[in-house]
Amino acid sequence: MKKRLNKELVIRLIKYRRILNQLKSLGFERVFSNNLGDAIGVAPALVRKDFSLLFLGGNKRGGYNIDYLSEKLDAILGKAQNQKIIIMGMGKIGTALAQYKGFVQGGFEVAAGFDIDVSLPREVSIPVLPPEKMQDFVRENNIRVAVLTVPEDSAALCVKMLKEAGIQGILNFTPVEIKSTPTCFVHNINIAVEIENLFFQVIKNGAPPEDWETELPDEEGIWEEEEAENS
Amino acid sequence: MKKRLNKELVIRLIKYRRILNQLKSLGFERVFSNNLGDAIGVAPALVRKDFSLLFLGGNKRGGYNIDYLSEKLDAILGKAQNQKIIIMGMGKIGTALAQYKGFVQGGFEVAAGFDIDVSLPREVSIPVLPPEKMQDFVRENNIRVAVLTVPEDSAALCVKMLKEAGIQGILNFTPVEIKSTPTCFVHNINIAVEIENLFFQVIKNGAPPEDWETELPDEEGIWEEEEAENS
DNA sequence: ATTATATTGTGAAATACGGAACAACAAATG
DNA sequence: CATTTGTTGTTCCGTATTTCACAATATAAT
Repeated sequence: MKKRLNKELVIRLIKYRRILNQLKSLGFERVFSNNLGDAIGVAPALVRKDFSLLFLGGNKRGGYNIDYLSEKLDAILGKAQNQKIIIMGMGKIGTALAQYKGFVQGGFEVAAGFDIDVSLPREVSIPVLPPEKMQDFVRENNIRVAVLTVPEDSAALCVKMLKEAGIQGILNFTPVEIKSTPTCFVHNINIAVEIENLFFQVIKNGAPPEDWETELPDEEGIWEEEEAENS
Repeated sequence: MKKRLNKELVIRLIKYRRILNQLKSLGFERVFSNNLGDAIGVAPALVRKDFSLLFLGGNKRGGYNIDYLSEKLDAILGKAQNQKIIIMGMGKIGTALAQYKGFVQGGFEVAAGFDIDVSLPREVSIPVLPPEKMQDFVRENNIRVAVLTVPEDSAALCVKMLKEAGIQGILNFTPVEIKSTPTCFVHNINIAVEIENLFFQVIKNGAPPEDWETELPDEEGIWEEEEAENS
């Protein structure tokens, strides 16, 4: 039987590791599934199942050993230490991300930013280069992941350039939906859509999180009755 | 009756509407399920199913009428015009978001930003106020949605304040995982986790440089290729 | 008018995924 | 040592969601 390591699971693993490191630095040695579940917002059973799936064992009464888990997660996820990324588009958001402390804490280093206008004052410590230099930079520094924060109009072209340069992962903040390819994994974050989604959830009443029900225009709907129980 | 609109579906609907508006402004009148599917990165069948579920009909050969779809989606999603939001934490990212053009295009208005340090030069056109004034501001201006861009340490406290002020939706850029409640819907965007995830996908995909060796119990073949996918 | 063709609409199958329940068992207790 | 207790490991189950496959059918072509 083949288990599939789906994207959500990977994200959970990354979050587990985050929490484990925090706990470790606080001097804890053991942790229970419900602690981890609370911390990352999932059910304890799911935590156990995740670990079970990965053959990460705990102690039948003493919970999980933090060092052990942390080590194993590093082995599974890879230690993302001193990984270099670039930022394509040094506008407001790109510049802000260039100084984002979470990158340093996460073991990432922003190696350079690229922008058409190199002369703008940005007060960043990384080099800001023109886009033409991106491809060489990527190859010379063996960059594999890029953050895309250019204006919507330039998005498609930049993606093309990034892919040609050999970039294998893109975090896209552009409103343009970019598709992953076998050689380039893309994650789209569409801030305006997120906000719009929030407003939808909010407007349509008090906003239950996962379980959400909406009434459609009655004229259209011949909805069958279905009373829902709220968890 | 009530039909369950899950979060992913809502997001797709929002994206459909986005695309439809763009097509409309380009002068198109009709659109096919595969066009929309391509545009937002899902299968055509899913597009049809979504519309079918919402009783949005197309033409057996002529595709869907853009104006009609767009209208109906507005009715379902609500026209999010001139909705006001606030930004909690006017650091680099918060300040950048305060000027984010996508908000204006999406019909959102950043009404104010809040930060402990009001005196920093930020070159933004919105008022920047101290956190103590947030609750009054929210009540007086009937704000329902907030963006959270404070340092990790302050996150929990700020969430408490926001919830007490009556905020019903939070877009959280903090690394702290915040849970939704029945009265407050939260969406977490953890940039460092996203980057880490990208690195994992990239490394998994091949050409591992250094220490990346899967030394997991490979007996069963845990890793099965996951097709690249957008979010 | 007839035929061809493209596209929708949808029931059924496939998948994925989390939750609940509970047996197994290590540690604690006395 | 026996008993209690608490936590893991795992199986089963229900359900939500996506894809498949194809019938239905509107439009176009001749």
